[in-house]
Amino acid sequence: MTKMIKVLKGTKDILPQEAEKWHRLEKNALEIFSKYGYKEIRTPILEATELFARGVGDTTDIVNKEMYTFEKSDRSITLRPENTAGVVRSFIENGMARLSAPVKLWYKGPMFRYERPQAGRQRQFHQVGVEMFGIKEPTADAEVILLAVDYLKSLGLNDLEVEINSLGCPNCREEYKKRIKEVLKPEFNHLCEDCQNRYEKNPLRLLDCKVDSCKEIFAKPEIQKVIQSDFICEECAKHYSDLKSYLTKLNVPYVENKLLVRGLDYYNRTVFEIKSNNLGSQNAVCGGGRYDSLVKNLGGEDTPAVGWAMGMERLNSLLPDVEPEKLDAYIVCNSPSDAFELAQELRVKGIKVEFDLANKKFTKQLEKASKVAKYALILGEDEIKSNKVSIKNLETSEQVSVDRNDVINNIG
RNA sequence: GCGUCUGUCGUCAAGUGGUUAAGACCUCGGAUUGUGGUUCCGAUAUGCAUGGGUUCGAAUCCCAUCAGACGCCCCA
Repeated sequence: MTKMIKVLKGTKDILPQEAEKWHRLEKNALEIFSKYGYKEIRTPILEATELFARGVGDTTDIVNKEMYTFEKSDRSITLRPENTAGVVRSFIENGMARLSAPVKLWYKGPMFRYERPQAGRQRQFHQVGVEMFGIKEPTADAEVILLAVDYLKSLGLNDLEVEINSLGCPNCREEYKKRIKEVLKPEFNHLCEDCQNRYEKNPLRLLDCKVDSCKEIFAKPEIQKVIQSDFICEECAKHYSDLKSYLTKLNVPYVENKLLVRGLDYYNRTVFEIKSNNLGSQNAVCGGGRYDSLVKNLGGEDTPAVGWAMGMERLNSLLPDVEPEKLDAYIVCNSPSDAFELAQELRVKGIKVEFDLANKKFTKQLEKASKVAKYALILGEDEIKSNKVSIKNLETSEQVSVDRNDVINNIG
């Protein structure tokens, strides 16, 4: 036997039995997002590598070690690891800054990251996300979070927790980083290897380290004092507290998490995540925040923006399984040409109907009908002669004989 | 990149050194050539992830490789 070719590590087939759940995710996205005025945008899966290096940030793990990058005709090309950079690229390239603000866009589609797969993490996965451009006020942050919660509710997901934080602006954040590094300097040699790396790369990240020895260090009063201090500047603080009061007014429950830091470089001020307790250790279904300098950094007009992305596989695993939908009818007939004819008559009218293409025995056909359909439409020699169809309700076993043109009125 | 655990039919599995590798579901066929879902009968792994080794004898023990699950890092 020739060697089996299997799906690549970290990739998965989405099988027919899961299709209905995916349709639900997609249908609700379209419905809910359009209620808030969002339009769908579809950007290419392939983009110039440089877009992500400049957009996502070349100190991030995503760009440094997780991208699928290859050379083609002297160009470096990358499979998108996320879609904010692509949407921003399109926003700039298509002159959307000239449109009346806000510009509200949503997307869905596959993303690619070369990581070790585990629960809730694949190398090819799907995200659905929104981006809003042109509004610097905290109303935009609030609406975008409200939209996320609304969408999750539409899927029946209620027991999720919204976590928020403010990273401040580049100015006040630098100040905060400096203070963290100062207070941790004497402890540097006692930090774990990961934390020592984070010390230079992203000091904000090392505060929620899970290693016990690090936890002990961070628990020290003088260090806690720095962590808990309100470092953000007045303007940022106002933005943050306005956001919080909007959320309260809108009945969006949230918890503040000072340790919430997103791993992408472009965020400023608001960051948030939505988490579930019913997932593994990868428990965030939604992550997002404000990125006021990204559009400018990628060569566009200075345009404030907020957005988020959700992992569709993670959402999907929280959704209850659904029974596969049955056919409306299955035609039981020994004459394929007559069965074809009846099937097409009904399909034109919107009925879901199949018949046995292999022309098996009557009892086999009926058996199949009972498995896959609500009604069996029996079209035998007698029925064909008299232009009738016998309709059998496969749940109640009731059977009636009706005129062929009347079938549609009897299988509702 | 690191760590832990796991690989027996399409699926779920029993078997943990001794003749032909249980069972269940699914699928297919028959009982049943115009009446299904219940029932009964039958079919379906010369092979236990792959390759070596130990042994009189290996699905079972050892080694390597591969694959998967979970966790770290990071993220959706």
